[in-house]
Amino acid sequence: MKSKEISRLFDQIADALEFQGENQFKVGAYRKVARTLSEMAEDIEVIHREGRLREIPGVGEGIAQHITEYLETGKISKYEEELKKVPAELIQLMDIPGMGPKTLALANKKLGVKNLSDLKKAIENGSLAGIPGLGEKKVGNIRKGIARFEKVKERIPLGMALPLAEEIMTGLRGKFKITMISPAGSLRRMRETVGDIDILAGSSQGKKIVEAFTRLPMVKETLAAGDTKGSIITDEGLQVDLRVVPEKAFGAALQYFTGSQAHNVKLRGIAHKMGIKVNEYGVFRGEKLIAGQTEEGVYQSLGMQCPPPEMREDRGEIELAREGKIPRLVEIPDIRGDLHVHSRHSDGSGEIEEIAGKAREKGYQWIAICDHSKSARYARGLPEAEVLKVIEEIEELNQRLKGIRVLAGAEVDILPDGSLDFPDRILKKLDVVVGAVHQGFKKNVTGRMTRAMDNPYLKIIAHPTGRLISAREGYEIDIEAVMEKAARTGTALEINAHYDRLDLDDLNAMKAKKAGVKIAIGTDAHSVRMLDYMRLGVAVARRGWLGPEDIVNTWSADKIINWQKKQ
DNA sequence: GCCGTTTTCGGCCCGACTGTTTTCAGTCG
Repeated sequence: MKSKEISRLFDQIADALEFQGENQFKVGAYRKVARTLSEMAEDIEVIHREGRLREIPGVGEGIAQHITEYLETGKISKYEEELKKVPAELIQLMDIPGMGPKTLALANKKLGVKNLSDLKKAIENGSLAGIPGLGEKKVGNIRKGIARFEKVKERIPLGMALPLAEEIMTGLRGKFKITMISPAGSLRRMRETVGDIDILAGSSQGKKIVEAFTRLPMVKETLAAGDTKGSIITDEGLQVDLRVVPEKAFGAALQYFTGSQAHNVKLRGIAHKMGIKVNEYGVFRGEKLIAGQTEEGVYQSLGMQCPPPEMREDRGEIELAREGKIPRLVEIPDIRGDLHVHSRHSDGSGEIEEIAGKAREKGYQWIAICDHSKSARYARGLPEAEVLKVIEEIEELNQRLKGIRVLAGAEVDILPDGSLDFPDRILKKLDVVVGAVHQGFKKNVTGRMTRAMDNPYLKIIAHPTGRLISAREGYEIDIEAVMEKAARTGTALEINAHYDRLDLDDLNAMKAKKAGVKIAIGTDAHSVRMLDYMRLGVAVARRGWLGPEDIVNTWSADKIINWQKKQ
């Protein structure tokens, strides 16, 4: 995507300008457009061709020219100029925690620091600490910052961060009677990965709570500990920030620290024009507090609905909230069943009966067992005769079990020629057929998937892009073409809820809805415990602005079976 | 560099913590 590349260049221009002490709002202008471009669904070349560049928020005359130049010549002269003044190697040093543009400029000007090894030398021989304005402690912090910088700061998956946040909150609740405590930041917005964990508490005992926080068992290092704010590194190397605010300001603080930053900047801009100030202690008209106890109150005071945290990315939700048009998003209680679960018959670990029991416990009405098909040998895929036995087992279980219905499904491989791994005579016996590409990730995946959708038995495409958050980009695929075909054939696309997949992701889920495609959420659980990943899948759907009407999991078992049987 | 139901000029979100200041700058989120 060209918009991603342009976004990267703008970010680097922003870095270079910042280093040179350029006006922070000019820097911000580049950053804002970089962010918009990086998540834009529409093709930038189409926008350019239709003369609509200036309609992109934050794109004015100058930036429009840069974009045009890139699309016509493949480069941006402004970028080349800035890079000549400030080499990339130098810019990169700003990523060191504690090292901002000012400090770096000082080190560069006074000591000629040009790269990481220069910087290390300046620290070791004491010359950095000798610069006026810097001192031993500051240099000590930069030294620690370098250690973290070199460790390749990785973002951690939501599915790992959530339990850790819950553990920390439980630890604090055990020591204090805190009723108001919540995750904030990207964790509360349920982004697929988070860089750190933000936790907010409402209490008058800030200092004590921060102290207790820094003494929790998982704390390896304390970065900061004040009266209202603490910051620690866990033994796994993850940063956790805690803020404590008075109870009467909890709503305002929750709004504030949930972000996103872009959402808040826009919100505060609106408040400003209304003569209102919003900060983490409340909403103020002059000196007078007009809201702050609850988040709803904060938004209400600005004449808006309160958008769910998952929507707060400045993707148009503020405009909707002002018009009172925030959609009803899908919620966990809407989910009647899981559409992608493996049992011990292929590569899962649970007995079907055990899985059904857990599904009932979760309040589901049904659960679809979808073991692998025969070509998926690495996953102990089932030959036809075995599938028939599993179907029989499920029929017998359904006679016996109360309060839950098991659907006999399969995760059928989409083969290199686009055909399915089971013949129609098997497929027609199943309650739900999920198709998936498990091999040949670079071999005409778009063509194979669209051809597979010509088979009327195929109802769901599992993990449609094949990406793994920690490991790989995914298939070479034209996802728009897949969505278009899915809409035409009535095939659903999956949000795979495994924490390392979350595939489709939020933006693709949003795109799918616009294309008229239904979404199926499947945990891809290989053990009973993994059925809990449903909350991650629902989170992605909510981040994609999907409602219960978009999600197949909200249907009854009969409706799903009818869907499968109807060709 | 962008933007306009206050403005085509003069704003642009806002506060905590740290360290080095003797009243505040830099960094971070």
